Amino acid sequence: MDFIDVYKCLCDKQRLRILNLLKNGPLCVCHLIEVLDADQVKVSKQLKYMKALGMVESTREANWMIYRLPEPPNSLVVENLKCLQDCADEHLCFSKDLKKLSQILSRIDNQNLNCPEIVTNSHEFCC
Amino acid sequence: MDFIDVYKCLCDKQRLRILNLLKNGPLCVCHLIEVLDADQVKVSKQLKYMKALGMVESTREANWMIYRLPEPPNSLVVENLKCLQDCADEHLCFSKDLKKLSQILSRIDNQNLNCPEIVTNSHEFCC
DNA sequence: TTGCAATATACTATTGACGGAATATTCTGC
DNA sequence: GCAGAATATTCCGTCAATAGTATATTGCAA
Repeated sequence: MDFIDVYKCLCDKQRLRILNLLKNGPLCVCHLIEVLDADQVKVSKQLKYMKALGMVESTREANWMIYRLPEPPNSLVVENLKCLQDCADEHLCFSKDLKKLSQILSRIDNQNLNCPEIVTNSHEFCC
Repeated sequence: MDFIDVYKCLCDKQRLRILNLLKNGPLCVCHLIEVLDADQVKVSKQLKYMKALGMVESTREANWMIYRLPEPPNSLVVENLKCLQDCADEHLCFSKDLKKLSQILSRIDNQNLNCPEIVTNSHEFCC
């Protein structure tokens, strides 16, 4: 993965928000859509673009596609996502997204809704 | 200056190389062109684009336009330029550029060629 | 004022990314 | 096999960024 590819991925707000959400663990598309409150087709296209850049990976689990950051983590990506978190005060949406995600994930834990097997305990949120 | 604007600037190799060169102090366009071995018009357009994003500033000194990173430095930019330096082994061009620049600047110091008054002693190179 | 050096702009064509709408694919459960 | 859920793809129009070529602007020096 190339510097330029990383920055090409980071230079769009929705992609930044997606990376921010994936930072704590894999997620299926439906969660991303719900947190971002975004159009399914748009998110799917962004994910395809990000995958082409090598910024995310995906695996299928039954009906669901699980997206994750590649292992081992790219240090440039990690550093920039940290910056996002540090600047949370100026850019509220990123922390709001994480809060919303944690609510969704706990709802799943509690009620066992129709959702894929995600290792939800890898999601530790700062807020 | 916005996160997205920063990344929009970073996602092009020539712009990255320009920022890398400006990191140690202001430079006139002719030095950038010489180090990058690039077309004058292209560099001028890139600088205009970067200026519109708020990533560089410029002042005229006689015939020369001096470009610099804005003060105070943007921490996101600083961090990413540091990463560039840390990954010098994988991305040789950035350290090569700095080496080439230091040669040009010392040539000016020694021979007093037709070049603008740049505070060359603010340029401390790692290599 | 003329000429030259340094830099910027205008014009045009091309490419890449994005949005919207419709449709296709893949898997599951019946 | 069929219906439905989750996700992806295709088609098309638009806009932003890039490149190439030509030309304009600015300032200095003679």
